[in-house]
Amino acid sequence: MEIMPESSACLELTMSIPGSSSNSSSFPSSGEGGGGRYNMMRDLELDINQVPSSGNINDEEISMEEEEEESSNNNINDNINGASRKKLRLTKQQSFLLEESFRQNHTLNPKQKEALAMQLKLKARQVEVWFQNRRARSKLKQTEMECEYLKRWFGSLNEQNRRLKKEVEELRAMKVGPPTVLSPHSCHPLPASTLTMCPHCERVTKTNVRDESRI
DNA sequence: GTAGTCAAGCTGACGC
DNA sequence: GCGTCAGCTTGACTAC
Repeated sequence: MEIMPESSACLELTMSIPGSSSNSSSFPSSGEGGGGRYNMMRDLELDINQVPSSGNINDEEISMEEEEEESSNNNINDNINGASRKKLRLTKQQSFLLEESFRQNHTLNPKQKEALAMQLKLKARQVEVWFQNRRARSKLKQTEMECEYLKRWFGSLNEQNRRLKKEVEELRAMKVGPPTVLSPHSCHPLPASTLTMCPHCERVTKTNVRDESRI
């Protein structure tokens, strides 16, 4: 039961970056193995979500309101130099663009990640983490949906089972005799009373062959 | 106060 | 060895 379509098409992010430098590539998404790798990342986390003073921000993409939101985020993250880490909140615009990218492709290659990170003024690592978490969330959602579906199915099967058991008990109570009628098709003996399933109510109904023949 | 959300940290596995 | 992933955990923040 595959719910989410996996696009095999590669997402191509095109953008124009006036006067962009190569500073984005300086972020080591990984470098050293083991613990050192993450110590470095912890250090780099300190200036998370900081926006360069010389803004190359696209006016069409980020409104005044969002810029305020973004600056408030930066205020929060200016505080990061302390011991406790501060939570980054993505702006509406950032979330929207990330969602759009995710909708097109659930994974990013390094180029796409870099481009998206620059576009969103985030670090490539943040984009990568967002996609990882997003994939996890969609998988969780899908699992929950499947669980709900299976629960409903189990309930209906239970109900059907209950009905059938009841029918069996009713039939046993009737103590119908052994088959005495031959099938006109196969010449095999038929029970005097046969069971048919009502297509409308899905109830098993008893049909007496001899009664039927009288009709 | 606490349960829920979510970005980020961490680890082990995998492919190249 | 490196990059990336899934899975799990942590901690800041929010809504109630």
